Amino acid sequence: MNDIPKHYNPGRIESRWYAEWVQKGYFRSEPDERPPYTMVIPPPNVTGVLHMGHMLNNTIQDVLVRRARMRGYNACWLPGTDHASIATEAKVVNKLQSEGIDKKKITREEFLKHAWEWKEKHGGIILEQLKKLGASCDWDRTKFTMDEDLSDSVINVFIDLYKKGLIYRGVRMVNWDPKALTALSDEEVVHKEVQSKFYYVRYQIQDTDEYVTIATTRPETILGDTGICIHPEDERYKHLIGKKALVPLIDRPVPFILDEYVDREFGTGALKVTPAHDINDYNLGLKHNLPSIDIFNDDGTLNEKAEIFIGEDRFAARQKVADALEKKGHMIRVETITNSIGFSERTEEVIEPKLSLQWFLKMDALAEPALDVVMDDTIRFHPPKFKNIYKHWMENVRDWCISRQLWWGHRIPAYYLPDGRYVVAKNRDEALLEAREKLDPNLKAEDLVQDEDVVDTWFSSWLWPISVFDGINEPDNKEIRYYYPTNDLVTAPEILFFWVARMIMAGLEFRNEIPFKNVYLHGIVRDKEGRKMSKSLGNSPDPIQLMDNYGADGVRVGMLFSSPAGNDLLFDESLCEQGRNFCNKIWNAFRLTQGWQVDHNLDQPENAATAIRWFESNLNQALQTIESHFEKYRIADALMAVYKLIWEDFCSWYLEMVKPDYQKPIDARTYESTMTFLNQLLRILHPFMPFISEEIYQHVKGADDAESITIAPFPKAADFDQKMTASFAFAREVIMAIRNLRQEKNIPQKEALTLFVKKNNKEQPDTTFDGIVQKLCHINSLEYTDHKPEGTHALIVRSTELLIPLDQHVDTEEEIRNLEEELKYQEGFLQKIEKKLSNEKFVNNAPEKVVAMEQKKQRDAKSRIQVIKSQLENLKK
RNA sequence: GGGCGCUUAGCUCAGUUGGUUCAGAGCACCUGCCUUACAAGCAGGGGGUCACUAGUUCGAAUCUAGUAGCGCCCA
Repeated sequence: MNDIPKHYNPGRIESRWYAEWVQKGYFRSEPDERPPYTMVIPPPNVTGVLHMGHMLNNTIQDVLVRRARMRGYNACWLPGTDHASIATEAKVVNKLQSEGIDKKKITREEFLKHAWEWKEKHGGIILEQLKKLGASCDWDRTKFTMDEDLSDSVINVFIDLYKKGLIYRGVRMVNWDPKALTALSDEEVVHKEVQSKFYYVRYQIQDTDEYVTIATTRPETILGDTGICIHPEDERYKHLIGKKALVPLIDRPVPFILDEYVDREFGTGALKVTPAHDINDYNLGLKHNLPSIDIFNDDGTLNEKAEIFIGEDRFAARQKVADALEKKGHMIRVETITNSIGFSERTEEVIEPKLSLQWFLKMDALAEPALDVVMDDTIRFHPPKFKNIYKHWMENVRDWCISRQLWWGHRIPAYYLPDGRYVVAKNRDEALLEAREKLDPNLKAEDLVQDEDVVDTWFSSWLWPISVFDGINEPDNKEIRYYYPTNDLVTAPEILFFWVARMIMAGLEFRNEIPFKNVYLHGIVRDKEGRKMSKSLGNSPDPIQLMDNYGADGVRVGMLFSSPAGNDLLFDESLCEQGRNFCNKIWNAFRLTQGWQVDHNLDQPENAATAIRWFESNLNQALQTIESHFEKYRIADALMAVYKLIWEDFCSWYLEMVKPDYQKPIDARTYESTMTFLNQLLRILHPFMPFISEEIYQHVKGADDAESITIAPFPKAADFDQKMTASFAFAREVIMAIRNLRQEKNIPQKEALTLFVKKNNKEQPDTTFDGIVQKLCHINSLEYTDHKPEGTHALIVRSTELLIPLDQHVDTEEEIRNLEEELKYQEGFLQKIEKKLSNEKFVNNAPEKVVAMEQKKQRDAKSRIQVIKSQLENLKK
């Protein structure tokens, strides 16, 4: 028929169109008089590779931004990457190690040179991969968190907050990663339940032969014990008040303290207190003035303060201490318990609580307004259930430890004098000026030493929506004024606090304005058993391979199909297959229309005219549904509505209605209308499936249409003819009833049928779709009648009887059985309604509308019952 | 231990302020078709005590309380 291939082949088409779009600059954005639609990408790790989570995240963003672009907004989707301090530094350290280079033996400058080389080599791979997905970012605006202007923003903000008194330096218990040798924020620590040993150790009471037994999971920390805590009302230990216990192995005398913090039921009810190595003990120590003895080096080995086993790793030391306790008879017994241990999210190392001098950002004042704008829906979360979670966190927020003992990142702009005092300034020159003025007029530049640490990566990401438009350094520039606040942010709930909350704080603090209006939170991509996708499980498909197999359009659809907002997505490759099949369906609908011969002399058949009027109404109705889904950020539902509109309404119904007989030509008017519909459907589809929609659009677009679908206007929902859609709904029931009959009676489609239609209850026939019923059901004669002709089989649709002569196929007995069953159901139904209507309370209390509805149901049921009864009478004659 | 949320068809999920034949969708499943756009397809079909219990109400998947199971966050 034509030379269009039977199967859609996405490969070449996709890469060709993407190159074309970029070359024509369709994704470029510059401020102009149109309203802006702005979105910043959640920057992926610069050295990362695309995983399924990115696929979902960026597919959703692309749907939103493409739709906005087609709706006439000046759409700007700004891409970029994050320097990911700890992850990237870990990778570089490992790489250097494999080359025999030890980070400790090279200078900061040398290390950074290696790190930048690594970044140049691996950086941006992920952005290239996003292009394959079809992401319509403005690539000319690509940013990196360590670009010069973004770095300046970070430093300026640090100085600003320091001057406002919000940044301070202090000793705190931090989460220490002994492998990465850095502090971590609470959010970077993952707690896991693990099997541990619970050691029962006896401590001698000083100057007596008595002992007290204490249970601990970390016997090595007894070397840092400075007290023993008991409950003030614990009768078992009352006699010990005022005495001292001797720490085993080192015989350090430590006092007993009383505190209700102790759980008398847990362990032995006596608690060893190690203020330097446990957050709760630290607080107890503060309260009771116990000294802190830090027995660990930064790398987790014991230091000289431990007195014994100096230089041993903490885990080796644990065993050695246990052995020594055993040997000296101090070990009473060992149990197994399950407890929660913190691990570093990045290095998987067991976190060591450690006292350390760090930089902190005060959170209270920043958190308060950031909470308000979410609670009052100035910023809307989708789905809104995350408001609660956000609230809980914001009300219990703790100061943010922003320093990291790393080199890769933004170096803290604090400069120390030889005596330890310091100034915070933009650079060494300014620091010197300030230090001379305030601290010591004789100071020389070389006396100043800059802080060795960098700030937490999130301390740059929280500025992202501002800093990408240079709104920190140049608060009044044209771009920030045009693009900020951004419209939508699409991200995962797991970084709601790390990132989203802090961006809101930064927006309000530095621009006095929210950073975005809507936050769409999508779930985590899991495998179909619900497990998180991970490298170690090997359960994550390679996104690039998936796109090669199913096409980017197919994978996009597959991702979106089962991703209602906020729910985790149980990814199944068969969903991509479904997406690919959808492409093929659309492709073949197009193929069908291209096979038609258009005859300009042909009149338009009535059926086609009716079909066109119906589809027009149906299209507008569907558009309204789709718009409402988008407004509620129900992207999966919007896609499903598009899927059904195209597959069922357009392909299965409309095309079958207008399709000319085999090898017959089509009239020009019907052909034009069909092409117009297809054109509109492709536009509606485009945000979801950019490639196939462009490919076909190029064949069906008219002379006045935009040269690319990416910039073609998105169809607007118009009012629709409800009478038309209602007529069709009835015709559809008729068609399905007849098809069902054919199937049951095994009557092939080729065999033409005769149809008599008997309207009951004085209903007027609606003949709008009669011709179409004839066409789709292969009916050669349709007549209205007021009696049942001999030898016809009766079908009932609503209260209309469809009477079909069947000759050999008629089975009266069966028909009677079916009717009696239907009668029973209808009578039961009627009874239920009449019971309701005879209930005075219902009639009095229910809204009028509801009562009227029930009355209508009653009338309908009654008339149906009448029809069935009269049919039964006929049959039984 | 504290907080939040979930439980609807075999699976994944919709179901807005309680009321339309409200019990839905997609997939899966079953039956019949290689019918001339598409077997990556067409046509038809079955399937749920809305976790359980009690209550509020004329009326409950929807509201309240309790029970069971599951998940997430925090400690």
